[in-house]
Amino acid sequence: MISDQNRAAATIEEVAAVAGVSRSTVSRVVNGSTAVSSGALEAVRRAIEELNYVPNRAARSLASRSTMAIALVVPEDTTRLFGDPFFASVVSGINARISRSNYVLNLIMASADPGDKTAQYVRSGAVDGAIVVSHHTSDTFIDRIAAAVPVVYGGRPVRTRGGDYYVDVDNVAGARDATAHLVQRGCRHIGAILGPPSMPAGVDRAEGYRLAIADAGLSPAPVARGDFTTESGAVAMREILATKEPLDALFVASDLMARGAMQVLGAEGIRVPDDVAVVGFDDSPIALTTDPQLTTMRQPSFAQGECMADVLIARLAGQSPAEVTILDTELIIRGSA
Amino acid sequence: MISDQNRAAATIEEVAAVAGVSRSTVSRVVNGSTAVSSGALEAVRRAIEELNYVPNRAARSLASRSTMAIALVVPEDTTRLFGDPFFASVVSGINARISRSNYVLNLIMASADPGDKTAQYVRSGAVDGAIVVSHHTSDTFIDRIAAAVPVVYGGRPVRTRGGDYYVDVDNVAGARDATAHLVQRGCRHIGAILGPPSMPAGVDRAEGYRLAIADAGLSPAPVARGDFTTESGAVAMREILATKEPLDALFVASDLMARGAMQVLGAEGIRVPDDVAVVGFDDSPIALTTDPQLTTMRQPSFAQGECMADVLIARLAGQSPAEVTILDTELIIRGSA
DNA sequence: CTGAAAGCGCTAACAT
DNA sequence: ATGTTAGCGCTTTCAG
Repeated sequence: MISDQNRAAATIEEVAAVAGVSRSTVSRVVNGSTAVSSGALEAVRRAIEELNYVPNRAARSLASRSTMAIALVVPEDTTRLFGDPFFASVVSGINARISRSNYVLNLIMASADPGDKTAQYVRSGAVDGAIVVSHHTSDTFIDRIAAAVPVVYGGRPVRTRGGDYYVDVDNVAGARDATAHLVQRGCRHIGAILGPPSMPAGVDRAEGYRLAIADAGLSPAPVARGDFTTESGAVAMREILATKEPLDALFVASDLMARGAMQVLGAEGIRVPDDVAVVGFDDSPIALTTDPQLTTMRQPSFAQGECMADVLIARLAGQSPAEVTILDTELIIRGSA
Repeated sequence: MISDQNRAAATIEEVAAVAGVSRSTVSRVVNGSTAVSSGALEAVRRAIEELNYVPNRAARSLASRSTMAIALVVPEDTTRLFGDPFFASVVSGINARISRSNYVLNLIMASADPGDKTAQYVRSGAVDGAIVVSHHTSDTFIDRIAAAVPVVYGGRPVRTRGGDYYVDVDNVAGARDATAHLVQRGCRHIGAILGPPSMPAGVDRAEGYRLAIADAGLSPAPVARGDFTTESGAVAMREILATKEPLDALFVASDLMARGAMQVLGAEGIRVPDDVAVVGFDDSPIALTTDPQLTTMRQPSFAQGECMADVLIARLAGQSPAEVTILDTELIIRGSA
């Protein structure tokens, strides 16, 4: 077996010996201190190269009280994490920003956390800070994490106490604009499939829808709720159709739900957009797979991820970034409305 | 701000003081040693509770030379990691097994690794071992990881030196059986869309296909290659059709590629399975979304993940699990063949 | 610019 | 059963 696993890793002491300097000097060059003579610097570099030296993280973090690691906590089961394209782009954005920094990213899947392992991990000093995406009301362990290290949330946290840092998209304005597009199109009976009231995104998009309806002076049309998944969208659609009330347009609070709704519409022989125009929210990849393609509100997920990482890194650097950042959405007009 | 971030975390020393015992005794109860009197045990427990004590990971790992952490390194970009359902279930399986252990899992996305951060991380003693899924020929940093800690691979590693631990599915037998199913169906002109020769799964499934064709004494039919993605399947399908050679069945080395192929077939007005029978590989969720639903070879991805974690944990515990584990596949017959 | 010395918080022999 | 004593490998004053 071609392996170094037996040979113990080189220590700073050994590097110092080979370079003919003290531990401190080695530490200085490793940490990029300028106060090192070029001679010493060169000798140390050679020794590091020769011994294939990598500083021991535990020792370093013990002495410096910093880990240069950031946790990305996802309180979702793997099905959800991997099933929803939204996570893919948020995580990409976070990862992209962290890659450009000196931090490493630890993705932690913390759906059902029996022994409170995730919180324990964070509280044990394993990371300097945490990014939390998809925060649910029931996730109490997040509070314990937030009590231990700086946290940045994706989306407005469930219960905002002062001092919470988060990056969100303008869900109210987005939903309002999306619905307004339906109004401009000449629709008069604009129903909605909204998200869960337990999630801020659900609440805010519902608010935006209501504002737009009020703006237009329209009378109420049937509304149902889902949980952002395709299946729940289909169920909600059937509920709405069952009311038999007039309907010529639909604002749907997520693309996944819009897909579910359109499947039901199609099965019922109701044409989109001729009979019912539909506009979704997210501009996820699946918006391109519906027939017709989905008109939807684009959410800058990748940018949101990058921004979250940015804010956390700034906080860890002792800076004072804005507590809340709101990103704009953009209406993408395709075939469905 | 309701926070403990200012208040320094309690140390073992403080717990010992409150409990009226020595550091060692506290350490013993934390680590579950039996040699502690029930009185001391109770006192320590109370002190831990009171001070909300969580052992410092860095200190612990420095002293014990073990981190109780396992890295899951995925040498893929996020698009691929989140786009391919195969990863979702492998990761689920790994996560499930690790959750049941005392280890924590660190998912590390290591697509383009500029500064060799991932290898450095592992070599810095941050984890006790690593699980590597999706190993490409070009991923040389994996070698540096394997030189530093025990590694278990998902799928046969690109270059097997002795001493490599891996968990794979029986790709040769699977592809052979899948193709044999086509033969049994009465097909005589069985083409194939195979995977990339740079990946063992690509090579092995190609081998299985060839064996089945030989078994049946069939003459060669058109073959093309993709890279396991939907798009590449579509491209390969067009290549095959362009040959104008007779074709009544197709073995496709991944469900994603099969989907791409079926889209092209549909666009050309070629009926599945009447004109061309199609069998895929993976039994990913998308096999249920094609029309007709895809007949495919089920790969036990979740079990594979669990097994990989299992093998690594055994190695870390000083046991000697089997170096290679091969899991069986199972033909799932649906509408496409 | 460089070295010596003192820990960081914990585990692990070694005594008792 | 429990306390004492050394470190683990590194950063960080503090002298010089």
